[in-house]
Amino acid sequence: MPKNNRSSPPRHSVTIRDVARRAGVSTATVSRALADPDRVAEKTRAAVFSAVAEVGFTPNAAARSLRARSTKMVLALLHGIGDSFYTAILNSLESTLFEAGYGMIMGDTRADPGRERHYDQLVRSGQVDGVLLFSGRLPHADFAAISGTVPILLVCNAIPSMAELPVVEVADRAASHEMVEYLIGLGHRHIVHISGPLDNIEAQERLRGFKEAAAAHGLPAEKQIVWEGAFSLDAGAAAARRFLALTHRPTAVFCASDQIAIGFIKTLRDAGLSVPEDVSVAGFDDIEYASLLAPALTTMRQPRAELGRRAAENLVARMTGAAAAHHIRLPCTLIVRDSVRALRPAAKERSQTPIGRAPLGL
Amino acid sequence: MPKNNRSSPPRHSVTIRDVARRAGVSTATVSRALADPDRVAEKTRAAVFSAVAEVGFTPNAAARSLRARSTKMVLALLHGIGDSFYTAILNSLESTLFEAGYGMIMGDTRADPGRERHYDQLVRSGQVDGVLLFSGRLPHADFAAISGTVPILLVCNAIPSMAELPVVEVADRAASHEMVEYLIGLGHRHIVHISGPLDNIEAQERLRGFKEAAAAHGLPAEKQIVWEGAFSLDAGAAAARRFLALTHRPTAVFCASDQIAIGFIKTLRDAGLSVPEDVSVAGFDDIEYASLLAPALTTMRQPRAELGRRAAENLVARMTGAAAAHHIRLPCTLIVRDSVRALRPAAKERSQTPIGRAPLGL
DNA sequence: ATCGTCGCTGTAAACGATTACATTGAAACA
DNA sequence: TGTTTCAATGTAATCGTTTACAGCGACGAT
Repeated sequence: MPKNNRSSPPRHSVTIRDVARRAGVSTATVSRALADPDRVAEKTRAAVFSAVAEVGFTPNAAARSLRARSTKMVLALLHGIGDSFYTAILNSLESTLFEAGYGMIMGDTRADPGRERHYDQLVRSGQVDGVLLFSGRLPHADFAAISGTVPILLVCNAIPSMAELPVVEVADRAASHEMVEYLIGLGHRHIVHISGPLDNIEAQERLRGFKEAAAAHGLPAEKQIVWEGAFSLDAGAAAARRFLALTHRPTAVFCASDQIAIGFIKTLRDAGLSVPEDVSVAGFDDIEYASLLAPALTTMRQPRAELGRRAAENLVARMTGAAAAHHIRLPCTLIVRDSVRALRPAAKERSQTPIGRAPLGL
Repeated sequence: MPKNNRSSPPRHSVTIRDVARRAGVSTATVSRALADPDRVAEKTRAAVFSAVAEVGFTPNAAARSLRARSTKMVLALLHGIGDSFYTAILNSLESTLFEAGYGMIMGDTRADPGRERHYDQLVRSGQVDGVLLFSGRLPHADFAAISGTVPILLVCNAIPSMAELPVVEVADRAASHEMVEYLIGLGHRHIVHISGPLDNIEAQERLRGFKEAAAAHGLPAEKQIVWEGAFSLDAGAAAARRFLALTHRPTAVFCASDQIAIGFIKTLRDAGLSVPEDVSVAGFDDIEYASLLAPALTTMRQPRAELGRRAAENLVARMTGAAAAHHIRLPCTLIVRDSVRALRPAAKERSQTPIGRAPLGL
C-alpha cells in the first residue's frame, strides 16, 4: 500500500486550517481574527493576517453560509431583463446593495410559472437572504409562503392579494391623474388611454388615474377610450393602426409607457401624420431616449434611481433585523417637452377630427 | 413522555434527515433518489418522493455546494449595468444559462479596482462555477490568476494581455472597415471618427478598422480625423460642439456607438444643422431605438442575442468539462437607414464644406 | 454447494467554516 | 498569599449535504 487513497481530490484548496497552522494558532482564533480583529491580541492578529497573505486564503462561501445561515446575496426577480425601464433601477440597486456588502442574483420570470417555481426553490434552498420582487404580475402562489423564510420586498408592484408584504412603489395613480389634468388643462377633452396589460398592477393604477381625472373634470365618459395592450413598442404600433382607422380621432393620446408612445408616434409618422400637430401624445416613464426623439416626448418621469436605492436600503434593513417602512410611495414629475401641444380654446367644442383633416387646419 | 419536541421546530429547517426518517430509509438513499432516480428501487423512490412532498423538503444549497464543490452559479461581470447595450445580451444570456440549470450573479465593476477586487474575492470564495467578463477594460490584475480556479470567458472583450483566455466577441474591426467602405462608396472622402475610450478593446478595434479602410482607399491621412471620448450621449454632444467649431467640416461622421451618434445628432440639430442633409452620421451597435429616431440611424448591427447565447453555451461547456471553442468571432451587419446619404459624384473633389454652406447646396 | 456478480442500501467520513464551552495565565483584589 | 475576574485561546460540535466504502441478499455460473 503505497499511498493513502486520499489522493483522489487533488485540488485541495487552502483552508482556514492552513492559515491556523502557519500562524501557530487554532482555527477558532483565525476565524475570530478575521471576523473581529479587536477580539484577539495584537500579536496574534498580525500573525494571522500575515499567514493569510502568505498562504493566499479566501474563506469558502459555502462553508460560511452553511454554518452562519446567511449568504449575503439577494435575488432580484423581474419580468424581462431586457426591458430598458429596469436598467436605471438596477444600477442604483446594485450600487446600494454593494455598499451594504450584498451581491445580486438576477432572475427573469418571463411570466412563466415554471420559472417562478424554479426561483421559488432557489429562495427556499437558502441561497439568498432576501428577495426583491419586480415582476408586475402575481407570481406562483408558493411565493407568498416564502415570506416566512426570508424578507421579500415588492418593487413597483403592490400586489393586492399580498397586501401584507412591504412595498416600494411609484405613485402611479397620482402621476397618471396629473398627466391627464395637464392634457385637459391644455384643452383636450377627447383622450385615448393606451393602457398596459391589465393584469399588471401599474397598468391598473395608471388606468384608474386616467379615469378619475376624466371624471373629476366632467369629461364625457363615452369619449374616454381605453385600449389595453403590452407596455411595448409593438403595442404602441398596433394602437396607432387602430387610431388611424378611427372616424373621429381623439386629440390627445396618453400612453401608459414611453415604449408605447414611441411605437405609436413612429407608426403615425409613417402614415403621414405628425406629432404634436395632428395629435398630442404623452408617455410615461421618461426613459433615456425620451428626450432624444423628434418630437421630444412629454412624459412622466419615474424616480428610478431613487426607487432602486430606497428598495435596496429597505430590504437591507429587513435582512439585518432593523426597522423598515412598510410602504414607500415615490412621486413622479411631469416632464413637458414637445409631443403635446395646447388646443386652441376655440377648438374645444369640436375637438373631434374628421378623417383627412388635421387639427392644424382649424 | 408526551411527544418528540420535533413537533414545532421554530428555526430547525427541514433536512434530508427528516425525509429519510419519514421514508424509512437512510439519508444516502434519499440523496441518491433525488440525484438519480434510476439508481434506487422503484418502491424506495416512491417512498422518498412522497416523503419529500409531505415534509416539504428543499435541499440546502450551501451544504450541497460545500460538499459537491459546485454552486450552479455564474458571475456576469460588466461595466455599467445601466448600459442599454448590455440588456439584449443579458436577456439571451440568462435564458441560455437558465436552460442549463445555472443562475446568474450580476456584478458591475464600474472600472473601479476596489470593486474588481471584491468580485475577485467572490470568485475565489467558490461562490460561482464560472465567470463571464464583459468589462471592456483590463480588470484588476489578480483576475488573471482566477482562471486556474474556475473557467473565465471574455465577452466582447479580447484583452491582449490575457490572450490565453477564451473569447466570444464581435468582429469589430471588420465591421468598422465595412462601414467606412460604405461611406467611401457613397462619395465621402473627408470623415471624422468619433471613437470610444481607447483603453477599451472594442474602441481600439473600431478605430483600426477605420484607419485601415481609409488607407486601403487612399484617403488623405490628414483628413481622417479621430476624436476620442466615451461611448456616451454626452461624448457625442461634446464631439458635435467640436464639429460645429470646425472651419472645414467633414461630410461624414462615423461614431463608435449609437449613443455617441444620437448625442451628436441631437446637438447638431439643436444648432440648426440637419442630418443627413448637412452631414452624414453613422453609428455602431444598432440599439433598440436606432430605428425610431428621426432620422433613423444607419448603423452596424451587433448580433447581441446570439452573442449572449454563444457566450453562455461556451461557458457552460467549459464548466461541465466539455470541449469548447477558444475563440468565437461573430459578424455584424450593416443596417442602412436615413442618417447617411450619398454625396454627388461631382462633390467628390471638394468635399469640404465651408462654414455656413451646406453640402446640399452644391 | 460455492463463488463471484450485481443491485440496492446503510454507515460514516468528508466539505470548511463558525461558535458554545472549556481552559489557561495573569492581573486585581482581599 | 489565596481567590476572583477577565482576556485570550483552544477543543470540538455543528451546519446539511454528498459519496466512498462496505454489507447483504439474490441469482447465475461453475
